[in-house]
Amino acid sequence: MEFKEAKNKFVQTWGALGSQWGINKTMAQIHALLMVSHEAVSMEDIMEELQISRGNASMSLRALMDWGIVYKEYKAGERREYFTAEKDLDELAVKISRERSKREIKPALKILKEVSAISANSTLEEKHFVNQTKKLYDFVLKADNVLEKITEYKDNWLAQLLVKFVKK
Amino acid sequence: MEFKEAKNKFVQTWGALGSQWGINKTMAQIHALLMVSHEAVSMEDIMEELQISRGNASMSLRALMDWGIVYKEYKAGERREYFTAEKDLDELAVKISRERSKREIKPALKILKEVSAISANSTLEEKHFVNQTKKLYDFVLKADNVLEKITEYKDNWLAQLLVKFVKK
DNA sequence: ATAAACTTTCATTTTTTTTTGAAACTTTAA
DNA sequence: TTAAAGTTTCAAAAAAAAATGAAAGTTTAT
Repeated sequence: MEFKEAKNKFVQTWGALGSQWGINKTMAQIHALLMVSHEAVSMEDIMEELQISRGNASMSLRALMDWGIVYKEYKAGERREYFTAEKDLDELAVKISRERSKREIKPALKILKEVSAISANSTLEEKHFVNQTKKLYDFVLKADNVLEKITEYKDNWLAQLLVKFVKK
Repeated sequence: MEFKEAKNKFVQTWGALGSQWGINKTMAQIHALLMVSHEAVSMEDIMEELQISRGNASMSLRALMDWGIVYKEYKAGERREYFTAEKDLDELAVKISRERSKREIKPALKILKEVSAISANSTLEEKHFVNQTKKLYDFVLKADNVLEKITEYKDNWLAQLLVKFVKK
């Protein structure tokens, strides 16, 4: 396998994976492309390499920047904007965790709290509902806290975590 | 808010969340419904409550059973099949982790290994590619190992993990 | 002030994913 | 065995998500 083929395979795979994880294909592909580029890439080049439209490129880049995992760069004396990806993997994981917590976990917690707060006076069915949703609330809250803690350790949290688990 | 409303809100929310996590809406809704039901539910009832077709119900239930988070139950003297969800949340998390590892992480690792194995003799660009994909391989492998370890502890791994992190 | 170089927006189209429903299949009991 | 009660399958339809591209908007240099 030579370079171009490998690069393409990587970008495609990452794209497919992304769409299973709630990030859309193009976003994941652009991110993949930037991750393995040794220098900043222009929108023009991204469009060219991934064969996507200008609009798509623009919106996907915006979304990636909103996630905080892609940055804009200006080259001295050039009008055109260039893009780079967060390449530090710990940092990347931290940013993705934070963003998903904010977008998905926090709203879910809110709903869980609400629905588990109904007064379950009458039936067994209602009691079970309240019980189960309360448990779920606690569980999700705990999981979210773990994520948050992890993001505080930043550097190399994953290695540390692995060591802890293997030792135990 | 009364029971029916709360239940509906929960099912809808869980459904929406599911689709952000790679499980489709109906699957997540059925799972939610079963989670908060105090007794096994028939396919007929699921169709009725979620207003979905028989085909959809059948396929979604099959998928949930493949994931190992919904079970079939037979009631003595009855032809009809009933369904229950895994209600233990630790167990649920374990099963979901295992399944996602198998379906998504393992195949991704395979590709990463492949593409990082090209001989990067010539350009800086190629060297950067190999370097970055190798790092990614290590990172994903480590993350997958952590998941695996966690699933070995089973009961209450989340609480333990949280304690460790808070203490430190 | 203006025009060139570039980016963003968003209504429309395309693609992908999900759902339907009717036919085929399976199981059980009489 | 057969018919009733139930389940599964899968081609087609519907819905949802993503991508396009042209027009509108910005910015910069002159």
